[in-house]
Amino acid sequence: MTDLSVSKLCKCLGDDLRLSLVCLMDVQREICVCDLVDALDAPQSTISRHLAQLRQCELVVARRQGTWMHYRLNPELPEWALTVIETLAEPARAQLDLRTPAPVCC
Amino acid sequence: MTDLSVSKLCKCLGDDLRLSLVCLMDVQREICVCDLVDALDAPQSTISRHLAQLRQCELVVARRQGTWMHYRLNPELPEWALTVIETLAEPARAQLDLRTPAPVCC
DNA sequence: TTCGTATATTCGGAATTACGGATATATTAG
DNA sequence: CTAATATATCCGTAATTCCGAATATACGAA
Repeated sequence: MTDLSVSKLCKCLGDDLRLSLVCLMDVQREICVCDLVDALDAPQSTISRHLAQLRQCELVVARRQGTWMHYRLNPELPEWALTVIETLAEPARAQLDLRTPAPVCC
Repeated sequence: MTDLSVSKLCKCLGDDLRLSLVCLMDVQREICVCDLVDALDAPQSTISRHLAQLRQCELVVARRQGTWMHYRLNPELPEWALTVIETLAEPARAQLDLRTPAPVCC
């Protein structure tokens, strides 16, 4: 029941790195930062910054487990947002050629 | 059958003005620039610039009729893009409170 | 406590995007 | 031809976004 705006969602998804993060959470259900850093190769600070942005838009929620942070899509997302993500996930995975990461940690 | 990338589509929709343009084309099927300028109040050059961007991403196509230009969603959009637009259109219209413009010209 | 690992944030600069007035172009009417 | 209208593009500037190294923080182990 977030008050996510349509244009904010789109802006979040309008960047290859953030789109990749969302796609990975869409397949994995829950994934920790080290696996995300491993899967997309970008500096840790960059990944973390984009994750913060996704959190701030409430597209994503985090759960701490010890030193690790596990991220997943916000289960409270409005229906239309979920539909959009579901629709985009497959073509996006193909375009970004995301390899499903073998969990390295946890 | 455009080769539109997912993140490019999202970037286009990630701006209130462009999102409004797309929504108006989604209800109207075809709409001319003067009606767009009339509906959204923004300077004509701003509208035109955003339309050019939508055209360049091939999200939208234009047809000239005399001095008027009529815009509509690109009928060649891939299925997933259409689904996304259809899904977003309704919540977007509500959020942006777009009044369906009474055609002033044509 | 200190150390090491995981993650987040800060910060300055680069790159991109947005704005809108002014101007250019295209088309029709006369 | 000229005038008028519709739309597109130019251009300088402002605003936003992005980057990644450096640093800070949070936690568990010893």
